[in-house]
Amino acid sequence: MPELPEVETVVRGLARRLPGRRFARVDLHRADLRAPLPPGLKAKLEGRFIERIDRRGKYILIHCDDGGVILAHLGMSGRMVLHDPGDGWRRAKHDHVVFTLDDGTILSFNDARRFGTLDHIDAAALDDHKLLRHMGPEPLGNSFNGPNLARALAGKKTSIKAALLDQRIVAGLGNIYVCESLYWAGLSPRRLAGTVQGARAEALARAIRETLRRAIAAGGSSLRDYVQTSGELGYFQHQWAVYGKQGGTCPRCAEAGKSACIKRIVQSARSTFYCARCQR
DNA sequence: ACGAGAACCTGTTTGC
DNA sequence: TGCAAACAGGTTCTCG
Repeated sequence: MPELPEVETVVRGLARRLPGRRFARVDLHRADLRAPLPPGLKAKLEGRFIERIDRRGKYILIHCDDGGVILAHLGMSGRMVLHDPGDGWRRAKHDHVVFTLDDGTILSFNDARRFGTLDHIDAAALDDHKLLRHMGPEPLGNSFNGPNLARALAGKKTSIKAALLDQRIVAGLGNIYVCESLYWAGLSPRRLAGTVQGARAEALARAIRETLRRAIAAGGSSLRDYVQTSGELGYFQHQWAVYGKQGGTCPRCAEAGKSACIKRIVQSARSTFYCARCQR
């Protein structure tokens, strides 16, 4: 489920419901997530008011009134699920941490594969946190542009596909949006990362921003209650140009009346989809 | 130091 | 239909 646009959608959903509420009760049902839950989490949270919800890369940040911050990562299968007060909620399979708010709303952190993480730290230490310290720029932020991306890629011998999955280069991209961004930038996923300079880096930075912006718009407009529901994929899946479409025809080739062009290859043990004609 | 691949864990889809 | 293999949106560790 979660790359940057999905996490952003979750954050927006939480931001509509959580601020101003208080954690009445926190229940830890399973502590062995990707990293162990921080000691004393329950005591640190119960009674605290929630001030605001932020995002950094794929991390969800829940700020509390005592300066404490919950840091949550959804991994591959994690979800934040909200239940209205009095809707007969019962703990579901893989509900590892359950937050009960003062108005009876239930927020559950559910993660079948347990690749997700939850941590709790002081807001003052946020930038130094080991999970955030080396994270690259926000792709929708001001410091992300062609020249800065080119600098980050300079000298890199790995493929551009692998480089964009590296959260130190740019924050928040995952397998789907890397494939989609490379398609719109017209760059082959096999291209050496270090060769993406100048106009190519400019095109890639623009493609990344545009792809994410469109995905957030699709998730945000169509999944108003995203965090309350099953955590299914958002509607942007219907706008994928190449991801999951091996054997098909990409939008540009289809427009030009050309034959099937989309290939699937495996790079660093993960599927890559691309147009063999448009991407160089 | 860097890059590729394995490992982590469970659920769903695909293929015989 | 049944069972096994392949695959899944992420990150981190190990090995060469």
